[in-house]
Amino acid sequence: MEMDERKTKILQAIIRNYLDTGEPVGSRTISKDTDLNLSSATIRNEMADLEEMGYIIQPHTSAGRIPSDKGYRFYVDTLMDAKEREVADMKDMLLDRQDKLEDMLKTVVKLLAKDTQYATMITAPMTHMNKLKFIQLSRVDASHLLAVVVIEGNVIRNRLIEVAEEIDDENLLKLNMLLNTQLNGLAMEEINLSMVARMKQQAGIHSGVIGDVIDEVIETLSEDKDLEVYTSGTNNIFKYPELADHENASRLITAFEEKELLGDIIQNDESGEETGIQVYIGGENKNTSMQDCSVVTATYDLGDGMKGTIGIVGPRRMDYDKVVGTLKTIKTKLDDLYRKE
Amino acid sequence: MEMDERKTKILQAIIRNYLDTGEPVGSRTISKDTDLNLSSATIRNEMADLEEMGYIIQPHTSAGRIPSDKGYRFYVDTLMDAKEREVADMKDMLLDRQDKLEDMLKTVVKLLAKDTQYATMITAPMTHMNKLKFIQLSRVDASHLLAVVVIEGNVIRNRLIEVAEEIDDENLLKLNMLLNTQLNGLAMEEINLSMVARMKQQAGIHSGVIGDVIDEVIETLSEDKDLEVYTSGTNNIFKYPELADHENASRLITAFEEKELLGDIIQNDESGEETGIQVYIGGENKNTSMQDCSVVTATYDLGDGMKGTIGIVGPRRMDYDKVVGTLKTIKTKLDDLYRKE
DNA sequence: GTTAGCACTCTTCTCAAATGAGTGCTAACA
DNA sequence: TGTTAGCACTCATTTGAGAAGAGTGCTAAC
Repeated sequence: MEMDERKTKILQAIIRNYLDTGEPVGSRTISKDTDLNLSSATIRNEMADLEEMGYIIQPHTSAGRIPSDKGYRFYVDTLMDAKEREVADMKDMLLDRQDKLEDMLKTVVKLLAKDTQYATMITAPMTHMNKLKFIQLSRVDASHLLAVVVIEGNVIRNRLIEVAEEIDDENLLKLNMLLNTQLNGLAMEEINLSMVARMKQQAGIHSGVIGDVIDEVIETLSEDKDLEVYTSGTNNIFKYPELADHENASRLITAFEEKELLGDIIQNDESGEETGIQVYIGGENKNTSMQDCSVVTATYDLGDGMKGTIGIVGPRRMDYDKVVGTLKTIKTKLDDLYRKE
Repeated sequence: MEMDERKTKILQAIIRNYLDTGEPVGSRTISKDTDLNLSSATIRNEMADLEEMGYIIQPHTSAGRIPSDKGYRFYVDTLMDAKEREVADMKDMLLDRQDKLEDMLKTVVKLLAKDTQYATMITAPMTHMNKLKFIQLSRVDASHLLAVVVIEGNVIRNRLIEVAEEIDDENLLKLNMLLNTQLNGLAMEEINLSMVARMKQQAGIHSGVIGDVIDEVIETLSEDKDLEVYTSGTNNIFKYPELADHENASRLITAFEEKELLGDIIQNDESGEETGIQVYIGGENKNTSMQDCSVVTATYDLGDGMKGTIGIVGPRRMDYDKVVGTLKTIKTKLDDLYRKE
């Protein structure tokens, strides 16, 4: 069977209506809602076809139809009409540029959750590949050194190091010089054991303390900061009855709380290559908690290799147009934010 | 009417049973469960008295009794028998001492949630009153300075400052000296505007940039870091039907997500003065989201004025003995953790 | 003071009937 | 050949009545 224009229109009408109401859609409704001027009987025939083709499903004999995953997919790929949208309160966000990256991300997720009424998440950009810009060791008190590391993209990391014996100013200066000359400009991943060994040798083996300090600094550098994820609007899932039953709600809340579990909703396949936006419908999700949800993700790029992902999680009958539009807008703003500088 | 020993025993039995089952408790059950050797009829008479006195409630005519807030309160104040308990996996936590405070706190809430099966939260210790230990400004690149501040209790705070014109080494050194000599040893709250003005003067007004830098450093210091709260086990509320209806669940999830809202579950009244543990039952909670919950809090003290609060949120029929016992244990361990050093 | 017994209350369960939304199919129509 | 009116049919949902069951309060007797 072929997908002609009329079937397309009917499918679109069914989906639109179902997105609105969340109730199975009957033939009479479609007959009245569309401008096709067809009787419900005709619609019924077409609907039978659409069902046979797998685009819609009848929950039970005497109910209307709801879209299948395949139906949603068709809608998202072909019928959807997502324009960039103004996001309410977006102005507030722009003010946040100079603030800490972390705060900015938190603002974005909140904004998104409020605007879309779905659960949202955002991952902090990965700094793995980034280069070391600056290392500084300073003495805080007799038994503590402070190591501060700045990475390209101006990400700051620090650690307090406990030392058994005091290190004098001269040695501290030497250490700082050594660390900076040896490591500056290197990406985290380029630092290896032999370099560490060489540094220790250059620092002079006379003091075991210095060796320990170097070890600590290196550890700080390579500290695999677990994927930072911020979430918001988790409670929005209660707005959608199909997600709000105990079973589902509990699973989703858990997933959003144990943020590590959210890692795999970022799947980075080739879909949405051009736009940077990807849509996963129901069973298309790898994450088992999300099998009854749809997830829309966008990859943002702050430059300097700092890429992160924004995700929106809602029911299958998510307002895809709105969500994709909003994500496009936000993505654009984020991409521009740092690049303009 | 007076509260005699028999009434007390019966009330205790009712509460114990209700904590277990969550179902209204009938007279026959009590007659069999206690060692009083009384018939159900006698129990019924006593129960009528207890109801009149306000300790128990009858949801409807033909149901058993459930404890009222006053009944729980009596139980917690007089009948409860909370011993310190071993907490499962506690060993893992102890390993975390050397790690970052933040990570330790996260471990504790998780542990607690797993152990108690309630929703848990912990606030990071307040550093308001703490003294400044060390300030360091360093140049990251031509247009950025990095300010690092260490506060007593070894809390580190930092900020990247953008400068319009480069500050040379000499001035940077001067600034560092100035900041440290002027501010070291002061509590955050002791820093006032006139001191800032004097410092700017001493730094030499010839360069507006230096004034700006001082402003930024001061701002970093006084940055009222919003109360940091970590939560865990939010999904546990689904285990208790009386909290798991949409209305309640949504409210609670929201409260736990918007962590600022959790601030007012810490009420610090005189109850539990000696033990540092406080119990709020149902309507005793100020927080409107928690009116159907019981909340148990403990104040921990890491020394150096670093006090924080642990909170456990569950249904009214919370296992108070267990929760209070667990909190006592954890509190003790936390209190000892840093003090021993 | 305690207890057995009984009438009474009120929730919950069950089941059948009524309701109603929506379909599939057939026959007629353009 | 495509469209439509009409009707029988299906099945989830609602409704109401009755039965069951848990538990009480009260009375009278021990």
